[in-house]
Amino acid sequence: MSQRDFVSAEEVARRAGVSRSAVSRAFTPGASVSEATRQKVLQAAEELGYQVNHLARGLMRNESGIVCLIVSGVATPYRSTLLRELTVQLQLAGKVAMLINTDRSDGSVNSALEQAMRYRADASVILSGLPDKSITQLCLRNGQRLVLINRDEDQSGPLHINVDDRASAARVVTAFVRAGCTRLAFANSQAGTPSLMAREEGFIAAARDYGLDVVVERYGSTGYEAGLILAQRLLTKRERPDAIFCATDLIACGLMDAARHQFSLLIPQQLCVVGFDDIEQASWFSYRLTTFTQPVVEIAREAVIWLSQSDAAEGRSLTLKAELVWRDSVRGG
Amino acid sequence: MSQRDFVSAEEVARRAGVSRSAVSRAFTPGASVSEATRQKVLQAAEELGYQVNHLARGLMRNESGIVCLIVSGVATPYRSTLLRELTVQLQLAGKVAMLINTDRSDGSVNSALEQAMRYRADASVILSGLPDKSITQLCLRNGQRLVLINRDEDQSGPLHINVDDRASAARVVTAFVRAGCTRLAFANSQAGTPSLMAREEGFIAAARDYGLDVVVERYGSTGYEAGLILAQRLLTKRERPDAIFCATDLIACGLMDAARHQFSLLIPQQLCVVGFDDIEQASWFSYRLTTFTQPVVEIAREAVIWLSQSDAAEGRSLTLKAELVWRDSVRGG
DNA sequence: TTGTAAGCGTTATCAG
DNA sequence: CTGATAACGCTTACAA
Repeated sequence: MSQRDFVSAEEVARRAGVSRSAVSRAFTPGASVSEATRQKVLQAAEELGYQVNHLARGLMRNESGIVCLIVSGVATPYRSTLLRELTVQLQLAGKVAMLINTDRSDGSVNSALEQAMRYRADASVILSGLPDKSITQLCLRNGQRLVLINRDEDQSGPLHINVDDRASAARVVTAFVRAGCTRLAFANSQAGTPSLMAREEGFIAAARDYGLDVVVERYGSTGYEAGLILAQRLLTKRERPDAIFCATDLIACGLMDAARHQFSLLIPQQLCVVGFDDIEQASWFSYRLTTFTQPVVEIAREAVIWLSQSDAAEGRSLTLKAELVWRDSVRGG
Repeated sequence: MSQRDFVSAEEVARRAGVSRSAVSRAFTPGASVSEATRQKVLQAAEELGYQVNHLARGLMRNESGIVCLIVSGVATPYRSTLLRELTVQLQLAGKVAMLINTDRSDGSVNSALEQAMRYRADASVILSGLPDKSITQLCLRNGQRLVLINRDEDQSGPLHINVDDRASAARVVTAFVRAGCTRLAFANSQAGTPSLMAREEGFIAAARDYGLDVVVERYGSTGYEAGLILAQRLLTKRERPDAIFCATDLIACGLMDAARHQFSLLIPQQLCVVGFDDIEQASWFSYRLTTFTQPVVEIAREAVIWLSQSDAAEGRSLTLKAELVWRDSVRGG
C-alpha cells in the first residue's frame, strides 16, 4: 500500500499504441505531434492517471522548475505577505516554490542554498539573512539565479531588489516637522538588518538637515514586544519625544499600545508615530497608522520576471519606491 | 554564464581516485564505506563544490524528500504560523517543503495535488480546501501520503488532524453564562469551512442546553473586515447581544474595534467576546482577547511523524484539544 | 510526424 | 569494502 507505484510514460505509450517519445511530446508544449496522437496519448494518460515525472524531466532538461524561497520569520505579517505574492507570481510563471525556513541557526542561509542546489532549483530568492560570498559564487557558477530582497550588499551576479529606505525616512522627517514636532526619536530593533539600518541612518541624516537631533533606541528582535519596551525607554526620558519613527509597523503597534495604555498619551495629539511596511494591522481601527507600503507585488513581479527569463541574466540592482500612506497617527496629513 | 553546469559524482570520483559508487556511498548514511575512502571523497567533493543531485536520487530511490504544503491565505496570521511550524518540523525530519498557494481558483486544490504528484512528493499536507475524492484516491494509489488538517470529512487513507471545535464552543457558552450574559451571538464568515461550522453548531447546541438562543450572523470571508460588518449587524439589533463568540480571532478583532470605536461599548463590561486561534494580535494590548490556542506545534509534529514513518501507514483520525486562554474580553475569567 | 536509441546523475545489485 | 553494470523515467538528436 505504501509502495510507490506511479504510472510511467511507457505504460501510457503501450495503452495509446504509440512510442514513448510520442507520449513525451504530447506533454511538451510546442513539440511536433499530430493532434490525433496527442489526443490518443492524453486520453490514455487520463485513464491511467499518468503524471509527468518532473524529477526525471528536470534531470534531462537541466531545469527543475523549482524556485527556492529562503525566509525567516515566515509567520510575520510583512514576510508572509511577500511570501504570498511570490508564490502566486511563481505559479503564474509555471514555477513552483520550495520553502526553506531559516528561523533557527544563522548559518542556515548557507545550508538553505545548498539544499536549493541539491534540488537543482532554477533560482533562489533570499528574503532573510545573508549568505557567504563563497556559496553565492558556487550557486552562480552552477547556473543558479539569485535574487536578494532588501539585502543591499552589492555582489555582482544576483538581482538585488531594494526599497528606498533612506528617501522614505527623509519624508518622515518632513512630515514630523510639518506637524510641529521637535523632539524626534527612532525606535529600532537590534537586528541590524540593512533596510532597518538604512531607515535609521536616513532619518538621522534628514533630521540633521533641519537642525534636529534624533534619539535612537534599539531593542530586541523586530516585533510587537520590542515596541512595548522601546516605548518604555523613550517615553520616560526627561525630554519626552513628540514624534517617533518606528523601524517597522510591528514595533509601531507595540509602541502605540504602550503609549496609550501605559502612558495615557493621545496619538497624534501628544505623540506622532510613523511605521514601515503597511502590514494589515496598520489599517485596523486601533492603530490607523501612517506608514509606508512595501511594494510587495512589484517586488515579486520583478523577481519572477528576472529569474524566469531564458537568456543569460546580468546581475543588477533595482530600487523600488515605498508609498507613504497617510492615516491618523500623524497630525496634519 | 547561465548554462547549468553542476559537478557530478563522476568528476568527484575521478578526483578522489575511486569509483562513482564509492561517491554515492560516501553520501549515503549507513552505507558500507571505509572511513578512508569516505574522507577522500568528501574532500574531493568539497573542493569541487559537489552537491548530490536530489532529482536523480529521488528518481532512483523513489523518494524525493519533498512534502507538499497546500495552503490558501498564506498571509493570514493563523495559517502562516502553522506554515512556520510545519516547515520547521519538516526540515528537522530531513524533508523539504514545497509550497503551493491555492488562493486563486477553487479547483486549485486538485491541481495542487497533481503538481505534488508530478514532483513525486512523498506526502502532501492540505491546510485549505478539499480535494475531489478521485484525486486523493489517485494520490493514495500512487503511494503518496496525505494529511488533512481541519478538513474533517472522513476519507479512509489520509491522516486527519482536527481540533475539538465543538467541545471548545461548549466551553464558551459556559464562560458566557458564568459572566452573566444572556443574549448570545455567533459571528461567522460565509466560508463554510468545516471547523468554522463546527464551532457555530457546537455553540448553538451548547447554548440550547442552557435554554439560550443564539443569534447567528455570517458575512464575507474570514477576516478583520468581516468582523467590522458583523458588529454592525449584531450590535444594531433590538435585543443587542451581550456576548459574542467569533469564529476566528481576526473576526473578533474587527468586531471589537467596531464595538468600541463605533458603538462606544466597553469590553468586557458591556460586551463579552471570545475568539479562536490565538493569533499574535489577540494578545496585544488593544485586544487582550480571550480565545483558544490552536495546538499548532502538536499539529505539525503529528503530521510530520506520520508522513515520515517508513512502514505502511493506516489512515487515521486525530483530534487535538484547543486550550482556552483567558484574557480580558470576558468578565470573570 | 514518428520511432529508435542514447544519455541525464543517481542508487541498487552483484561479483570480486 | 569496492567496482562494474543495470535500472529509474524522462527528453532529444537522429533516422526513417
